[in-house]
Amino acid sequence: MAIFKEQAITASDKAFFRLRKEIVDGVIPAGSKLSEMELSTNYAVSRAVVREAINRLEACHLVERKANVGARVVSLTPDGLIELYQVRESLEGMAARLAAQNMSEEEILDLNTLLNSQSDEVKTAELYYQEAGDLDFHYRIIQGSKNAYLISMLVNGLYHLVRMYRVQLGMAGPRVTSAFDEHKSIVKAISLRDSELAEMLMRRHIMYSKNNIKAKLQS
Amino acid sequence: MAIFKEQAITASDKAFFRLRKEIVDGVIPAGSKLSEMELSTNYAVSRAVVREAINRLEACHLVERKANVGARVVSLTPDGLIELYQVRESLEGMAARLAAQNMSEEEILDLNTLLNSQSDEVKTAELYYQEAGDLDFHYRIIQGSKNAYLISMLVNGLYHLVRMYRVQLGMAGPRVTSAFDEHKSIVKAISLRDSELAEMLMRRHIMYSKNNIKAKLQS
DNA sequence: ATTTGGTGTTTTGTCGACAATCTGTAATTT
DNA sequence: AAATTACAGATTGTCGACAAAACACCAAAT
Repeated sequence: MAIFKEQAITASDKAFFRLRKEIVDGVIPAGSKLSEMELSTNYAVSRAVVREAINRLEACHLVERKANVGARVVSLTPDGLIELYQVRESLEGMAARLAAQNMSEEEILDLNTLLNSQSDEVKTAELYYQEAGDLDFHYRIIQGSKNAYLISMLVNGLYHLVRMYRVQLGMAGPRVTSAFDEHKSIVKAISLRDSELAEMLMRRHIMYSKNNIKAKLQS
Repeated sequence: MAIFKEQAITASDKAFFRLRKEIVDGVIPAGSKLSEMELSTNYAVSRAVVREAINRLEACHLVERKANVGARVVSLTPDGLIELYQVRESLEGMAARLAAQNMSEEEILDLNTLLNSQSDEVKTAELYYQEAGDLDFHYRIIQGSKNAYLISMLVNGLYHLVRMYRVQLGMAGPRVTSAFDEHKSIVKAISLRDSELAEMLMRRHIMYSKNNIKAKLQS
């Protein structure tokens, strides 16, 4: 899979990762209040580490905090989803552009083999492709941009929000094969080092994805 | 001026604002270590609030922290500057696109009057335009996008880094009048609700700005 | 001379307690 | 009865102290 692995060293890290997972997976419902005391007893750690975890979650836009009042998990709204995808379109478009310029030949080769292996999975209709495969694809292109800000904003910031929307809206739907074709053309543009085209295709890809999930939201 | 005003309520807020200002202005040099104890005695406040302030600075990419070691102010590098402007190009380009779609007629009118007043200043050669005026212009377009993520990322996140580069590289240089013309054409595109063009012009504007500051960096 | 190991100091991470602020309820006033 | 104020409870913000990890220095060995 070669997917990334962030390891926790301090207790705050562990609390942060756990809390983030529970929010993304909907174990802690969207819009619900986060009590520092309750969480600290729950996780068996001090309030200080819970506070630090919540602060980090706030930086990821996963919780909102008001001074002297407390923190709430963000609530999922159609507007929020659209705004999120607008930022994704902008940022990942740029990532594709930079990836076409900066990825090594070896990385591009790996990306092609990844795509081929996913092609088999699509044919045999193993549709868990959606989450894992799609994430892996986008993740590699983001890394390929070699831009630290871009990588940080997307990987540490927005992607968990994207996943939160996907998980809690139950995105296991279709759009697997069409998205796969789009992935293929993006990789082709990157292979040709056509940064202009790569950005444009990536932006369209994300726009399609937005329309797809938006339609599902209204149904 | 109508520029934004963020007000501090908690002690952590005050520490955060103060520390951020001292970092951006170079009072605390780039690359230097941030001792929690030293800062807490210095600011006459507990270590906990300094820690929280530092955590927030880390989320803004103004300091880097390593577990069990400590935090350092980021150091300014040519690569970092380029990467920063790549993200700006992407994000502010999208902001201009959305502003062309979402700004109210009144906001567009205000933007035009702002530009006219700055035109007078440019003619009379009051060149403090650069910092204040340029910031005000970009700030209004970002707000005009009406996209909460975009606004937060740029205003709370990247802009202080941009200012840090500008201040510490001593950017009082030329490029005032040419940048002003670019601003004018962007506003015109927004007035015509031409989102495509607005994005394109904004991206070019930021590219020019990047080349300008990059040239200054190498001299 | 370089490396290795140990020891002491300094800095960060974590904790529990206290202070300040907010929220909801109930009593009081008009 | 409606609005306002006072109070009680609970939650967050801040603090100082303790625990654990990293760093610096010196000694010893190869």
